[in-house]
Amino acid sequence: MSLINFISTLQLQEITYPAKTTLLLEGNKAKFFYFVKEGCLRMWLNNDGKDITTQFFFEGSAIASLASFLKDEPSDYSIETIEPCSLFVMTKQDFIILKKTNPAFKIWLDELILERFYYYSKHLVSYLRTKPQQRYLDLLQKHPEILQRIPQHYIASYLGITAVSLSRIRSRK
Amino acid sequence: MSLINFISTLQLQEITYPAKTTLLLEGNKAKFFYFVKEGCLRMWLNNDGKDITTQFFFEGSAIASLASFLKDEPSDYSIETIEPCSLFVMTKQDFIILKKTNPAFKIWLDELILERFYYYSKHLVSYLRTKPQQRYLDLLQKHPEILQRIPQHYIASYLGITAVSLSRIRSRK
DNA sequence: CTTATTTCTTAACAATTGTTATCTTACCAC
DNA sequence: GTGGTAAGATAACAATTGTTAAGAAATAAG
Repeated sequence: MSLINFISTLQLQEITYPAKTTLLLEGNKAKFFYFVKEGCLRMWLNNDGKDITTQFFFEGSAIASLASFLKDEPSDYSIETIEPCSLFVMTKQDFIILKKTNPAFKIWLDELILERFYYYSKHLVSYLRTKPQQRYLDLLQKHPEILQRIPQHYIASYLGITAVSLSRIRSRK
Repeated sequence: MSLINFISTLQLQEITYPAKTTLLLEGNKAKFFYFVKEGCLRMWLNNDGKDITTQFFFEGSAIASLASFLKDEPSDYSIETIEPCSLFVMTKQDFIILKKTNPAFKIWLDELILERFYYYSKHLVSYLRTKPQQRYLDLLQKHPEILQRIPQHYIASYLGITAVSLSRIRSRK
């Protein structure tokens, strides 16, 4: 069952947030699990005052600080809307109940963790395998929507470089 | 229950391998799940003839190409002993049966996937957060055993740099 | 012990990125 | 519209890394 179909069976509350709204701040425990109906968001963390974006989320994806949510620990990451967003919101209580009582949800959750695991694995390998310039070109080819919808300095930190360096790479091409 | 205690209840076959033995070659499907009794191993992948080490494994840890094992797909990684190793070996058949019939094993496996997920997440963030020199110093502080037991060129590729650059970083300190 | 292989270091140069700063452009709020 | 903020481009210089090569040191094999 697709995520969207599954979500629709849960009758979750839908909430709209303006752009640049923080949904979870680094250091706090995650209380909500979100599903993106419309808009895009980013997960990021603070590093000596500079923020580093670790992941982007678009329509159709689930977003939460999984580690914080599953272990009930303070989150290493913040979650913030980039564009105005329309999200389905699941409370932690609902999440815990669903996980225990709904086998389909448990299967879906296990799959999500595994997928996120693959995602990090692939992303990590791209760092070991390629240089920033190649990572940019790969991103351009595989996810052009990111380049079009997301401000460049977020993309730069996602690629592991400065905004200045990304601008240079773009002009070199 | 600790991994070691749990393993001992399974009565797995113990096999000894010499150093530099390949247990799984990139492109093949993982058929075995290993538990390290003695020695150390590495997971690596080929990149245009150069090999990139992605993870080290020591006594007490479980090692397998999880993605390949769980999805029955060709592995993106190779697994190789670094030192002579004494390993407990679980066949895929045993694995599948245990996963279905032994709740404790399923719980342990879910935990392993989650831990591996955390590991990749942390490792990835260290790439976004720090430069090679700092990553080396962090590794030196957190896992000095790696620096002592593992050849430097493996560590270099694990840190995302060349062996030459690692040697330079070490001499700078 | 001797030889061969592997591992590690060092050097020189090219290429890339980081840093700082300035400037232009785009966008939002009033 | 106007002012203010954010985003992006560019330049100059410093610092780091990659590449190639050569040699020393350590390890393994016979």
